[in-house]
Amino acid sequence: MVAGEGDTRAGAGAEPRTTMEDVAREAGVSKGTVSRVMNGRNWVKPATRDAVLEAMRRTGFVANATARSLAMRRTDSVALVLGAPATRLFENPNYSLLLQVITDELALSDYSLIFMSGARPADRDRLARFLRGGHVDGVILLSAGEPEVDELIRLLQSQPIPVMVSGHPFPDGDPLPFVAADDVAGSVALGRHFVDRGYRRIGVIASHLEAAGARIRVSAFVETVGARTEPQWLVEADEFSHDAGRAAMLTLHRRAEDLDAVFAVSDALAAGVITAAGQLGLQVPADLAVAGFDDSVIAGRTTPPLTTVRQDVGAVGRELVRQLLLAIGGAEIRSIVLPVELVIRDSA
Amino acid sequence: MVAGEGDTRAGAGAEPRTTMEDVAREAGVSKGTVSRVMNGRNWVKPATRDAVLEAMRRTGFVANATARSLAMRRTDSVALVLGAPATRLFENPNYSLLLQVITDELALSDYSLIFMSGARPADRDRLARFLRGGHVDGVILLSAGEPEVDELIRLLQSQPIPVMVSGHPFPDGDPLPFVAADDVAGSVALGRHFVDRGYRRIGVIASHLEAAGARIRVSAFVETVGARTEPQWLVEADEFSHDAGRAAMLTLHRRAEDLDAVFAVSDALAAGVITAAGQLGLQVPADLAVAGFDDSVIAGRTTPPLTTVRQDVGAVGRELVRQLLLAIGGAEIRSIVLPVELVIRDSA
DNA sequence: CTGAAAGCGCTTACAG
DNA sequence: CTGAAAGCGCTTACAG
Repeated sequence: MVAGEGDTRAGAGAEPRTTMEDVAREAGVSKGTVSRVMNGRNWVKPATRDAVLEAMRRTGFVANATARSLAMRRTDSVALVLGAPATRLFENPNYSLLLQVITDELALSDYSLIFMSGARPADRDRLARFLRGGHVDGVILLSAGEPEVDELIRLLQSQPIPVMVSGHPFPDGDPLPFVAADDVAGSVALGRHFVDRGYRRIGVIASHLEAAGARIRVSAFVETVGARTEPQWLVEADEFSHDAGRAAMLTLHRRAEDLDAVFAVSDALAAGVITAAGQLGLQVPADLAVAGFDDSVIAGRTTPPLTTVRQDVGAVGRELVRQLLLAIGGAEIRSIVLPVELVIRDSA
Repeated sequence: MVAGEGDTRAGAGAEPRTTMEDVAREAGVSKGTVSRVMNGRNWVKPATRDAVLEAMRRTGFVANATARSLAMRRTDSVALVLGAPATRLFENPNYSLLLQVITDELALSDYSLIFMSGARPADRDRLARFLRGGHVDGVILLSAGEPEVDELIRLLQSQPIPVMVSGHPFPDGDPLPFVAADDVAGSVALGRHFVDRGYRRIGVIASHLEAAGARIRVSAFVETVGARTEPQWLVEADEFSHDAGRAAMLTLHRRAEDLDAVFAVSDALAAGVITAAGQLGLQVPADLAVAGFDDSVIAGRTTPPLTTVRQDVGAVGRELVRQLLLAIGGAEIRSIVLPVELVIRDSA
């Protein structure tokens, strides 16, 4: 009823949001006190506390995020930077899941996720300015390990905000902290399984071998099965898709007709291998054993269902967020490698 | 050299970012002048302008986004709300593309995208508080038209920030402005094509019929082909996937052995239909014509390639952003229906 | 326990 | 053309 009323300046139709000032007036206290009941620290006498809460309810007050950020020097938001085009990344259903899990986990701590592309040079320029602009408190980098990501990594290293990388560890040294599933252990387990089953002529179908993740899987597997595979039995598919897997298998079959097993570095590829086997008149696993990697949704849907390596994508997402928030809080940042699980189904 | 130096309070290791104050001092002008050269309005004498720019370069100054937002009462960011779980939405590759396009288009205007889940009740509570908190200037709702989205729509309607809905128009009235491809025209065109080709026993494979989009496609198509289809020749697949399409086709074949054509409401489903046809020993299109919808990447990769309806996903994304930014600027908001194109390949 | 005041880092009339 | 000052809406020592 005092000041600030009757104000009818232009204002593009936006009714003035209720502010802390309003709540304070309603409750008959100072802004400081309203602030104190909001963020719970410092003691406030129960009676005034209730009065303030009641005033907040009546006015439907929600604190302005921007003002809060400015005062507290934190944005309560983190950037999710994609190291590859979304269209490519989300071909792998595990990445959609990861996105979902990260969003949910951040929501639990009332953090927002700002989605950013980082694949192209122009994206990186924007990102650099964005980070300097103080838009976010931390960064999660989602990459499938493609080599162009190196530049992104250098950029992220050269700035002060905490960063957490999702995906495959770095071949040489650890430029940034990461969370990843244990690809080596997974490939070794799968290799042992192949050996145990007595397969002796083993093909390998990979894709994007320039990416650290795929390379690691292949090399760990190949080392494990030793002489049971040969260099020319490795075929690189165009992409991580069913069709690419099918095509690669046909190529592989032309090179070596009598393989008894194939390891594909992703489930989508493996599904394509099974399709190709059908076309070639080969029974899976009797004539040709097939294994994939990821245990994504498709693994359970092929006929026969796929033997594969399960990564706990949920755990990766949660750790990614947990570690990042800890780091934002000032804690030492740590890299984490999560265990994987060999899932034996009927295909191998 | 004057005030503000020697300040060594706790401060968790964060070196103080350079502020407008610093630039002003460097350039020997006031903060106001620095601000004026930054946002280009108002005249500044070229000489002082250059001095300021030089000072900005020397100090590597980038304006703090939060302070800017508070002063200007705008956040330069918009929320992308997903009406369905990311894992489900991104099964359709068109949605990854849409996400990419929206991000890019916003980047051109220096807006950020805040990614939010809106599928579950808890998400909606957060969203409501988020919007009241003034985190964003506008909202884009991505939905595949599932009915649970109604609540989300009510929520979005009852708040003052501009909203733009991607996807299918609303069956009754237009509660919110939207951008969508012309599903009706697409289905009609495809129906006519089937009629022209002389198909007389036409099956339909749909999915998620509770969603407006799918329903619209089916009904427009069915109306167009008239007596050439029958109610029991409509099968609903579990989801928009290759395997679900294959399974649905097998079901359909059991119900009616002598169909000569099938329309599937998405390319993924149609791809599955082709696979099933192979298993049933049917040649496509000689024994069974098959058409899809979306012209997503898979349409060109099937054997034979799919006849389908192309939606310009890029245009949808760009219009979505364009209209939203206009609305944020105060302009009248408009719904937009974008033309589609019948793409005739070999499958039908 | 609580109020008054200063501060977060910008923008923007208002004078000059 | 440019400076000084007030303001954006919060938080947080500092007194009391």
